[in-house]
Amino acid sequence: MSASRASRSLRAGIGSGNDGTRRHNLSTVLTTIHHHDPMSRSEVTRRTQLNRSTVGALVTELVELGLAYETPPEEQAQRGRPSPIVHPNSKVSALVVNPDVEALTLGLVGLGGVVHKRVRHALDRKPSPREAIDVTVDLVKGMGEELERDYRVIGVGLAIPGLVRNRDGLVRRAPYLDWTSEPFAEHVSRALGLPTFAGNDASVAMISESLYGAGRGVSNLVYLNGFLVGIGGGVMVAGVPLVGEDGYAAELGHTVVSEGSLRCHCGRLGCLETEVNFLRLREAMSGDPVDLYDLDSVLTTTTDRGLLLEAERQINVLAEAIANFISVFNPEVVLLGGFLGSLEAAFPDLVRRKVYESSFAPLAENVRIERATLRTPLPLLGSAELAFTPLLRDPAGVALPLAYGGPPAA
Amino acid sequence: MSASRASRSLRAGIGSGNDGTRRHNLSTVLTTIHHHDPMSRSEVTRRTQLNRSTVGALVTELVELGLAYETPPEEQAQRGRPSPIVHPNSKVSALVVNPDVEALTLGLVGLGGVVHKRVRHALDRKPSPREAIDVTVDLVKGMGEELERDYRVIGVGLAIPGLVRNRDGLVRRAPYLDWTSEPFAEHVSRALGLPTFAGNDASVAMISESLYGAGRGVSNLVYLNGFLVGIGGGVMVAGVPLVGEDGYAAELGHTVVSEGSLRCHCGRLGCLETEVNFLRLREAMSGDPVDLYDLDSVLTTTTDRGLLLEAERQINVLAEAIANFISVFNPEVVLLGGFLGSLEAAFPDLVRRKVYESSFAPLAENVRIERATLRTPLPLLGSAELAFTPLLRDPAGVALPLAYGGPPAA
DNA sequence: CTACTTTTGTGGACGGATCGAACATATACT
DNA sequence: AGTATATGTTCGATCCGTCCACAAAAGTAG
Repeated sequence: MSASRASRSLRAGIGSGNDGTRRHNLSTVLTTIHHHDPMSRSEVTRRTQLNRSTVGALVTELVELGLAYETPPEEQAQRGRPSPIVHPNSKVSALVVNPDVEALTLGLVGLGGVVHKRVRHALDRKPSPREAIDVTVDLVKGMGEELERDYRVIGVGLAIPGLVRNRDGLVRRAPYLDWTSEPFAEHVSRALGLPTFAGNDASVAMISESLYGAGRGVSNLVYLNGFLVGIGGGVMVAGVPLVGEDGYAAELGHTVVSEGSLRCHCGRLGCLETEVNFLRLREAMSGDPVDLYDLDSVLTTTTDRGLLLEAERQINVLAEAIANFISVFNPEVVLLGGFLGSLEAAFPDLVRRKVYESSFAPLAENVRIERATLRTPLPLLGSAELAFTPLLRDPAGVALPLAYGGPPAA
Repeated sequence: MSASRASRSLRAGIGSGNDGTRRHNLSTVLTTIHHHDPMSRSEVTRRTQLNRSTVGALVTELVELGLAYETPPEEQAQRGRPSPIVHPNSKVSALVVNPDVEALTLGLVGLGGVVHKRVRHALDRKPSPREAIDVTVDLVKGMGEELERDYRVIGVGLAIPGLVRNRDGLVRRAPYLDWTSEPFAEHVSRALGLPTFAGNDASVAMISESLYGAGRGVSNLVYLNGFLVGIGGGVMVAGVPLVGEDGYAAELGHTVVSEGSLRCHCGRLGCLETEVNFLRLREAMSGDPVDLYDLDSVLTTTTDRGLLLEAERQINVLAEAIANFISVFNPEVVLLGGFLGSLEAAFPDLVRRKVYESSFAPLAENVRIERATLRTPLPLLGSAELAFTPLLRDPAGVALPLAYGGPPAA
């Protein structure tokens, strides 16, 4: 054993004892099987670098806690005694809620990243916090009986299109919903009777990509997602999501780029998200307006001069912004999602060339620019991760419900 | 004990055993006394949240390792048995080298942040890597006998004005020294026969401020230093210095600001460090050119219209850049050093007002903007920290020299 | 000056955690 | 069928921090 549990922090932390060791190892095993679902016990042993005996004991404890189970070994073309497969118990789940301008999406995600359910509730106008909660409670009630019978819901993860204070889930400002200082997480928590955690939608999507998408195994990652309105950002720094002091960090869409002239809803001139913008792209097209998900085919086949010029303008601005993020973060990968991913897919060489031209050369030489891979489950998995975190950190310390008991009696 | 050793990483790490616990606790105690030198044993007990007995054993081990010693209690107006003071052994030291355009500075820094020696060797022109090493070796030889007799040098920390690959200390690009892809750390290591670590000068200065200066206790910190030429940046993210994939992160001086027109040495237009620039400030003055350290008094007393206009222009640009960094990092504090600190000191209200005006309001509302406090020992302490890190992480695992044996025989 | 209170150092017993070795088991290969 | 290999299982050894009882050293009150 040469494991180093020492954090990378320069500052002194606090001491630790045997129970801390146990917690750490239990957490390590549960997290490992959660992020790589079908995995043999021997593989767990190799990954954790723990002793066979120890892993045996840890898995046994996780099974007793109802967090994992073992299945008979798969057929394998390998000598030696087969090792049972350790699975996380996907019935242990998190509710996921993503209120947005056009719709409220609700999901149920189990350990292992299994999306049990996903409901998209279309909205005719942007919801108030009250309405968002009502819709959420209705949707949960709709799946209520099954929820109580079959799943053990440990918490709620919210993905919010705006600034979210991570300490308590206050929505400090969500411009497109027009919410200001709404204690949304607190109200959701009360309405559903579950511990609730909230994050910015793009940051949460970055976590999804990092765990299950194009960002697997990448420790230093810059993620940009082009939504219908606005651009969201998420950053992974040394394997840790960047949150900042209050949780407001990685607002990459609200960095001023050099060629800005339009006023952003945040009050400033020339924000990235005002200059690089799906709606402006759509306005540049002649013909019927396209959907965000149809952009790929349109961009690759179009001969619309106006659209092509606007796309190129936006790519130039985007490249400049990316170059700045590269100077700031020195990432291994820059991941583009949403309509930014469509731009990258349609003009891959142009995007890369412009980024390299706009960069301080030595910084950009090893950066990979790629398209994000996840589509609809995008915010789901990452926000579920928010709700799973306490359990993953201390599997034996979190009281696990036998079943979801429904909202508290009124 | 409710210590959580779990890292904040979402990804699964590796397991840990009893030896890991011991290492962690030994590290915790040594780091604690290193960063808060005079500290009683009972205070260590409180801080680490370990048991009295355990701290006793740990301190004993550190003393046996020659890393700490205890002194009789100070007089205290407090009841109860007095607790001995635990000190880090400041004879355990790191050599620090900071090659720059005008001078090469060498220092000897002991545990506890004690600056034993500091030599500034003026240079008539920017040094080549070869010359920098020769000067360094000469200076070390100059203090050689005493070094061997009185100190136990465990390593070398380099502060470099440029891009440094943290993996191996390669100086990828140092524009003002005109070094490109120089394996400087490796050569220094061979020349002095000591393990050598290198970092960017501003990032290292950020570490100094964070441990001993205006950034004490701040976990999320953006630091900007205005050098004679250029602007360096350093960022603390959740208590961990931002390094990026290769160590090139936090090049905040090389982010493009919106009003740029001059070409930067990095090849781009409108970099922060070309727009906000000490030399341009000096050119705007009538009269004799001032030194970087005289700027404070000049700025506060001047009535020079050209200088005031230029200062205001630079503050406007700086504020815009800071606003972007706030959007990206959501820091608790923004620290300004060098001539940027002088600007802040001379025009505190203007700086703050412009930053707040340029920011996405909710993000800036809690940010403190302050001047950095450390002057000459600035890069020294932080680069020493680089060299101390292995020891602080694993106090029992690093072979400690009885004395510095001098450069290897030629 | 003395007895009391408070705080801290010290040493041994204890429980908990991982490890390593020996043994058992299950598979592939020959 | 026998052998080699890989892994699960069991149990004792080892290490670590904690807890407890006691000693030590200071201030405080009378």
